Amino acid sequence: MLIGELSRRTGVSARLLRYYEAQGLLDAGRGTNGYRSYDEDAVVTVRQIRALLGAGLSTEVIREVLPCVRGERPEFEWCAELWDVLNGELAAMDARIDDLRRSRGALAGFLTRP
Amino acid sequence: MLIGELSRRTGVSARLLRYYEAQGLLDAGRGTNGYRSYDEDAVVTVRQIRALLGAGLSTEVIREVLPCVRGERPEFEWCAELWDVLNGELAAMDARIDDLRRSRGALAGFLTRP
DNA sequence: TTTGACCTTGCCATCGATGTCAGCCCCTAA
DNA sequence: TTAGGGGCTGACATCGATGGCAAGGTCAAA
Repeated sequence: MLIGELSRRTGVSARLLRYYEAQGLLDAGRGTNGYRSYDEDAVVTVRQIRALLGAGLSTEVIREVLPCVRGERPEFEWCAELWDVLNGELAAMDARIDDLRRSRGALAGFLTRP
Repeated sequence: MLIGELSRRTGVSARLLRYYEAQGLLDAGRGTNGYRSYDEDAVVTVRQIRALLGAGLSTEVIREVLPCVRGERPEFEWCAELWDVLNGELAAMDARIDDLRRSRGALAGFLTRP
């Protein structure tokens, strides 16, 4: 399918689909004219990308994680790398949550102290 | 005092002090030469700005909040506006924390599900 | 008087996902 | 053949706190 259809079917702008490709997240064939052509799997891939972005991962991290998520690696070495990466992200998120909570506490202090 | 001294005494770069002034957070007189001149209060103000920034507020919000924090308004109307603003910020922070927690949960799903 | 430290303004860069626009190519239906 | 709807690339803008640099003015000490 062409980029317009993929955009319509995923709700992601064509601009972003090209961006994901530039970031190495999404593959696209090319027609005899230069048009990108996507197969059905692309719809799934785009949804996975959106989910991972929504989970707060950067495109850089997603680029590492995606081949594992898509099951493109031999089963037995699955997860090892992925697990490390995601665990690192989880730790970073926990840190961010803690920071936010500390900030929230500091801010609440401005409200109650005076 | 000149900007360099204020910078040294607060640990905030001169570049940032000028930025805070441009954002309407920090007042400075001007000497006969164009040099900025600060009074002692500036040290306190800068610390307050840093504390509020550290609490996650934007310079825009701080601009609204600061006159209240500095007690430059009549006592009886104190807090009303400030309270609203800070409470809005607290709610926004709670929302951000919730988002992060949801994201964290989604991410953890990628780890445990397979 | 010269040197050197300090000040001024103004502009550019950062980071990352995303929007938007210009200029041009391709294809199909009327 | 033409109009219109795709698609292509490349470039620029956004947001916000901050860093950094350049060109030039000011002042004090040597």
